[in-house]
Amino acid sequence: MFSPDGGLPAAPFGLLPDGGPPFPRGAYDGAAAQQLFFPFAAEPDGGRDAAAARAWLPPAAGPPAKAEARPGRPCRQGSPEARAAPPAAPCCGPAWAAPPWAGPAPPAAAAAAAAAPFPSAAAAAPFPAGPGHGLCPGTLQPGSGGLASLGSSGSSSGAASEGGHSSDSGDEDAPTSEELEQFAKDLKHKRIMLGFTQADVGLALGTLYGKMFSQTTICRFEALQLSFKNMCKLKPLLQRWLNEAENTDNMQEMCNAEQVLAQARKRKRRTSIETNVKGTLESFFRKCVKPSPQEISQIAEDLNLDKDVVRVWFCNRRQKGKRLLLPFGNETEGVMYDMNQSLVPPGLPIPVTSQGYSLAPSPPVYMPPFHKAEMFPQALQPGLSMNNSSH
DNA sequence: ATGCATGAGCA
DNA sequence: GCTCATGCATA
Repeated sequence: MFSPDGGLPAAPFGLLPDGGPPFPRGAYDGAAAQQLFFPFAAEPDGGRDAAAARAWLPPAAGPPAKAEARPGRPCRQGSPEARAAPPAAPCCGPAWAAPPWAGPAPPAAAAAAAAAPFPSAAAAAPFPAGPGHGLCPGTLQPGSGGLASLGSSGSSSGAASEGGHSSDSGDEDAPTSEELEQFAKDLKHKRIMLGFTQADVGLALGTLYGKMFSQTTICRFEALQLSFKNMCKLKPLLQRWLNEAENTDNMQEMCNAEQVLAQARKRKRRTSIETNVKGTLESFFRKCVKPSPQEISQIAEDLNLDKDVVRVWFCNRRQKGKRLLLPFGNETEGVMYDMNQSLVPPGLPIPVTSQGYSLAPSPPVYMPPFHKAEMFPQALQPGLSMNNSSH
């Protein structure tokens, strides 16, 4: 019947064909009970969300100054003077501007944005927090946010501190998704005009505000691939950078790449999962976005993958799923993906992310309950090329 | 630009 | 063990 790898039922990625409500109700604030067809045991994952605000990176620890060739880049390597911006609390917990998919959002805000290096944020939980996506069978998660965890936060950590303001104005306070989107475009455009690379910007943030970011993060910001909360947090910094960049000629200093701090820490070699294997994983994911440890082990065994690789793959896949359903982009407005619901609203336009990833794959495939055996067909082709080996 | 990995914070 | 933020490494 259904073999994961074999003809992949191009089902919505990660979307469970559950007959549930087709639409994402407003951000799913409520309980999105999720019915799953999977045999997997439901894992009551508490919907928690972690605010994973991490500690500020030490000024010195930065990405290896890997500069890309850039035409006329205004800045050059300079002295490694360190920036001394004191680490500040990460900001923001702005609320959504009340996009259709999101519930009403309180304008919270970090007004300080522009002022302090790190605007403090509002801890307000704008969104229905909800991480815990109930994924597998039977999990009921109240408040699952389809969005990338926006409101989730809950936490402590870096996230916000407090705040909440009420402003409406826009930018610094509680940017709306439109504003963020516009800003991202602006940033990209101006950055390019000014001759900076994404890496330069990330570096400059470190120089200017003490918190360095990688090219990846800047890239994702511009592509609106970060969670709303994350976008809000970074926006003030980038906004400031942009202002500086536009009005300063000393940008060089901002771009001083620190000496490559060799992050000597050995990082596991990146595993390269073969396409077909990836397809199989996708199939499993469609059936269950959050397999239990046992299931992970089983999958790993069947695919000849390391259990951790499989676990991480699922984690990343879930994260990607959320990211992909970004609210940004009016095009996808209203279309939200909720890990709990895992379904694509029928009839809605196929959401396509900036990466062109189509969220609405194919006709929903009904997945009847099946036995574990069906879940793990033996015909799994173990194909994997782990460059990794040791290390 | 994006896939896989790491780590903090949390439950 | 998960989410989330973030980054190295790579396509």
